[in-house]
Amino acid sequence: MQERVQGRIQARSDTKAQIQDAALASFGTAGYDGTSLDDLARGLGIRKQTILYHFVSKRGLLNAVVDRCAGDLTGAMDEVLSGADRDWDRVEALVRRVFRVALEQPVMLGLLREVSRPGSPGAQRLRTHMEPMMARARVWIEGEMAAGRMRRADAQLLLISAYSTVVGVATETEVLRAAGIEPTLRPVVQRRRELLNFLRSSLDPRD
Amino acid sequence: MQERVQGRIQARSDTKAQIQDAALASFGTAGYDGTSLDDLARGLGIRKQTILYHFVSKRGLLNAVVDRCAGDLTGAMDEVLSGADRDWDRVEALVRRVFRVALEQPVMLGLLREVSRPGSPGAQRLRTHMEPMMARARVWIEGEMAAGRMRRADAQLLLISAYSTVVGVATETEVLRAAGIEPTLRPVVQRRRELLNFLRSSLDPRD
DNA sequence: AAGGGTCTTTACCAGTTGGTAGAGAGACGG
DNA sequence: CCGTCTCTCTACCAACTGGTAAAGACCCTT
Repeated sequence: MQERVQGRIQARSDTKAQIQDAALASFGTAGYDGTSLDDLARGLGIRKQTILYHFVSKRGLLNAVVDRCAGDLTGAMDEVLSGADRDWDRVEALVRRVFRVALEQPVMLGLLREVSRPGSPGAQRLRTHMEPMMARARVWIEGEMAAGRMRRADAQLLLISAYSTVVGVATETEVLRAAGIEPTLRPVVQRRRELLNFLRSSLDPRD
Repeated sequence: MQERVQGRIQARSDTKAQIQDAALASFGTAGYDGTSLDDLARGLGIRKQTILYHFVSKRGLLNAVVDRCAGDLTGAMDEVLSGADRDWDRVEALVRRVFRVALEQPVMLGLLREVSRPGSPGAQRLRTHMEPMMARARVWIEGEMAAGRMRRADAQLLLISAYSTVVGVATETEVLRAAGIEPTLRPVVQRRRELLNFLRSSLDPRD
């Protein structure tokens, strides 16, 4: 009301993005049910109805937030998949890239955690993003196996194991914070190393 | 109303315990905010006010549930700590015992997950249970280290790593379920093995 | 200057939330 | 038979929930 007198063209995208940012943080920390649109709006200095104008409903807001995060993630993965790395190097690059995103945007981990719970309103939405990504990865891996560039293994189980490791990092970060320990990079890096070791011993033919 | 005409002495503990069981399940799956006392009561065929009679408030109910679970866990750990196992064997027995409790009462894992989130209403309560337990374990481990029966390592970091592994199992089980995979023992057993390997390589002097 | 589009607001609503007050039912000891 | 204790109920409430309707403010185009 005070400073928003500025030009509308800037404010247009601004407000919407700000709402999304605040929602991401709140959903990730307080949870979906624990987030009220009034509180969210109050925190931004706007009215709840402004939120409902940009995102039709609370559920729509959650979906938008999930979509954006999933977009960030798939975008990062696409970069790697269209890169020069091949065979095992590509797997390693993929893991490192995903962990980098997670580390750079820690709020995303909170949302991932919230939305991973089955029965969560966002679980279904997340699934629609994850499933094609997982299927694609699975096809690629199985192709590599068939071509003899990777050792034979249960690709699906491997992928799920990798996925749950990432979600596990989300949980771990918060457990650490709850234990009063300032979240550092160390445990995350350790998890990444463990995951890479696991994948290497399962897939790398040079092993 | 129909069958509860039976003697009151039985009903007394019965109702309270049933409320606690249902609350444990609901808090663990739908979350604290996602659980309404009305729904909870309806599921039990009683009125919400009956719940509020036995547990003063919703928060009180959560605390009671957390207390009971923490009691189960500390009780199990006490059994091991007063048992015959020594040195490394005791560590292994402890891990196996905790995992056994988690496997036998999977609903507890859901609650643990919900309540591990910092900012969750139950986080504080959980902490009051966990902190003395952790402190006690730490003192013991450091004593063993000083006596040369275990290799020197950062005891606190080790404990937190172990703790977050258990919480990770809670998350993983739900991720698997969300992925459409019937939760089996396998990943849990694998996590236990990984944890034991990690602890052994950190602590066991015979290694 | 006027009309239309975009955005944010005020006003309002029905349903649900956790919680309080108090009555009624049954068991038990006197 | 009566009072008391334990338990569960009905009745009610203020606060808050997500959501609707519509008016006002601002910009751009004509």
